[in-house]
Amino acid sequence: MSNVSYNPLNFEKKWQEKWLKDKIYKTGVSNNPNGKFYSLYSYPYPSGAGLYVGHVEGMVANDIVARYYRHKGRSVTLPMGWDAFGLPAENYAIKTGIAPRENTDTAIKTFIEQINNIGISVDWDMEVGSHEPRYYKWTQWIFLQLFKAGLAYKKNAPVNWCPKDETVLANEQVINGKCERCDSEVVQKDMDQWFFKITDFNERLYKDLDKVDWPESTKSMQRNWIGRSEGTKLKFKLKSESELDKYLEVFTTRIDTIFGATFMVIAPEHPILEDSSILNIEEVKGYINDTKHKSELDRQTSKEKSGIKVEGLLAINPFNNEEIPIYVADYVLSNYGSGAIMAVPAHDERDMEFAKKHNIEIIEVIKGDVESEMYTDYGTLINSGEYSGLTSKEAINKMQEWLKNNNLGSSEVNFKLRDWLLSRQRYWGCPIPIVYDPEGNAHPIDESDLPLVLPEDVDFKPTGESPIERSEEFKKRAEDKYGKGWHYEVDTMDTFVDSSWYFLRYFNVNDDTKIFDSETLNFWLPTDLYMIGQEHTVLHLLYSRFFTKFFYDQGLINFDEPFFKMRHMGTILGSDNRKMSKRWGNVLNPNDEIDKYGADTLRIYEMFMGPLEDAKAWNDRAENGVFRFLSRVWDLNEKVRDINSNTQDIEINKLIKKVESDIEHLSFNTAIAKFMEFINFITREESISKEVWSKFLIILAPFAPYITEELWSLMGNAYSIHTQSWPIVDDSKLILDNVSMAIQVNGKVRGVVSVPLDSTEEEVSKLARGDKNVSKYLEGNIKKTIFVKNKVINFLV
RNA sequence: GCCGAAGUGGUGGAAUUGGUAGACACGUCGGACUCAAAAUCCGAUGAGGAUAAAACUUCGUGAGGGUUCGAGUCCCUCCUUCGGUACCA
Repeated sequence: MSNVSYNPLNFEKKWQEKWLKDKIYKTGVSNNPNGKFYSLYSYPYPSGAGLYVGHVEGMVANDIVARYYRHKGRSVTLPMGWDAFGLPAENYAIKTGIAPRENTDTAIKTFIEQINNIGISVDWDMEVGSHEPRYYKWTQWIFLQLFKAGLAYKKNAPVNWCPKDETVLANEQVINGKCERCDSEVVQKDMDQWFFKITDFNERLYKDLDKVDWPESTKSMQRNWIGRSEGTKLKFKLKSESELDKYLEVFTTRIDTIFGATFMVIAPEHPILEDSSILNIEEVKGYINDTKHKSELDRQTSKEKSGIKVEGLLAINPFNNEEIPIYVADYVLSNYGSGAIMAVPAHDERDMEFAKKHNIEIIEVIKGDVESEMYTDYGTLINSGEYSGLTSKEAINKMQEWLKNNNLGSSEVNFKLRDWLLSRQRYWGCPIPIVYDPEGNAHPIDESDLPLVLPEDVDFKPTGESPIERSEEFKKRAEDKYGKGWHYEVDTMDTFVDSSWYFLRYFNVNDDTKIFDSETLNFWLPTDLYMIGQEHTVLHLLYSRFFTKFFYDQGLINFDEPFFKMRHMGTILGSDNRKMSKRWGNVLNPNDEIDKYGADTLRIYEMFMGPLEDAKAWNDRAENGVFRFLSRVWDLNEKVRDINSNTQDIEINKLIKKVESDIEHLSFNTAIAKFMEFINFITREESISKEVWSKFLIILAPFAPYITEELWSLMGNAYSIHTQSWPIVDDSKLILDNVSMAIQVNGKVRGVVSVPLDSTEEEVSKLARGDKNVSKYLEGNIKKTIFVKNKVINFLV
């Protein structure tokens, strides 16, 4: 055995190359009786800056679990790919003139090298990249299937528009309403764009969250995003100088408050604002115009609820025929409900704020059990005509019935979720497989003509049109194929389209004939562990679920949720506790850490930093502590002998059991603490049992694949440690004979007593009273004793 | 604004179901080794009180209130920080 001190540089490269060459992490067979494990990491965006230490955290988590289940004999897969289309590469191209394709491919090479250095057990035969034609051919194919099913359509929708640069801006390129490049005022401009009809799936997307094992907070955010609410849809008759034969439709969850509706609010985009009978039409138009300078986020967050009265137009309350004034205000959005609300200031905070500002009447119509300044809950109706005295629930039912009988409304389920706008006026994305005839009618491209390849003769400089518009080759390609005046769609797809199905493509990356093999997918999916950042909790997950449900409906797969167990990794912050960014100069490169300490230290340190899902700040010194731990493991290899030790057997069995459970719960930081405790224990032993040490190395292998492989080999064992079976816990070694119990008097701990396991109350009580510190608190009589087996005894005096 | 989360020693964190708060690690202090330093090893380490030393004792999990024999954990109100908010991915 070696007496050289621990130096990972001496052997990490050697093993990395050997593992890759031997393909020891090849995806398992699709018919394993022990079952399967699909360990999925959200495929990263290959940024030019290289792998971020936060990626390392998520990937190592996926890797530990994948390695664990390989030891346990399951079929395991851990694939990797690239979310390669996107804005940063295009912006980089605008700045440097280097084609996105070029710098993306360079970045991917760096990523692969880094991922291999870290020792992630990826099966590289499954690699995908969303920018490759062999991949996006199938993204386009999905578009066509959705189109055929009537789930892809075109409509007008606003974009952020910079009038000076004549270009569409992403939200993050708009800073305080100004263009980030030229600082001119950004306006909302309507454009004809493609949508996917995700709203057809809203009920299922909502309900099926019950089927998956995700953090409750994530489910809750998705539910709120989908925004299912049960309420009432109803029509208010409109009136100007004369009765109009027009209605204003609203949705409300609180029809029981309608007698308190003292004004209506409509969105600036609402069609009734085109009504000729509006008296202050110029003022209204001015307001609508102001709205065009606000983003939707601005509209919702602004503290000041702006708005103006629409003069000459009134709504009539169907229940009491009262005339209600109408306001236009930008806090009402046109794409939720009908773009109009009935406002009840007495029982809604936003309405109250607005009413106070505009001096609108406030009528209380609900009385609660408790007196409060403002009552927004259900209660009993007052000031509500014949409905007074009813509870909110009763009133809702009766009112809905009345509306239905009079053809003025009905109960309805409403959703906040909107259709998915996928058009992007950009170059570096997947081309939309649509061709227009000279009259401008859209036609889907024939499936046999896919992929519609992204042209390369483009100029990235922003002009008023999509960059592809100016590709001569693209123009010619369409005319050659379809005839003069025909042209391809020049917008590309939102990158969320690419990322909504990549986890289905891994299993047949080279298959040109079909998107996936149903039977294979039915074995491997849903995924068993999906690691994604917290920032993906809503959109990416929602869109992937939508696609999966669509494929299910098409009969292509037999599962309708893609991700069974999903967990998040938290953000890793710089040592200054700030988000890592060039601006703060606190960005860490995983390569530097590997050069300093080796990959095993980096892996274990990141897992030891704290709970997976928490945000954590980097600490170089703590990282050094992990290196110290691995050095001790290294040195202990010299103490291994052919001996038997019952204490060592007991300790290793305790450790195996704890590590198993911690891996299954993704509680890696506590598993590592237990490894350290074991090392503290075994350091005190004169020599170490070879059998115990072998088990120790195997269970440490998922965390530290390099050092364990090296020590395994130095011990003279057969290659590779990573293909060994997981040691079986010997329960007979785990029987505890004694437990220590807390003795409390009036809830305060006054002593500790060691008793045989499962001792009865009498036994413990007798011992506890004998404790001299406890007994001095027990003067006077014991009124009551609370006894919790093996935990605590509490005397109340 | 709305939705979601977090807050525990000097620091990162532990406490599986409401049952001995502070495991493990970093740092610091003391000691060993050394000509010396680094590295390594051993010991101490929440704050205060008490003691020759100990036993012991009071306080203590962002702030305030509540439920309970018992609260870091459950409930209410508030503060701070972070993530998302539909074109960053």
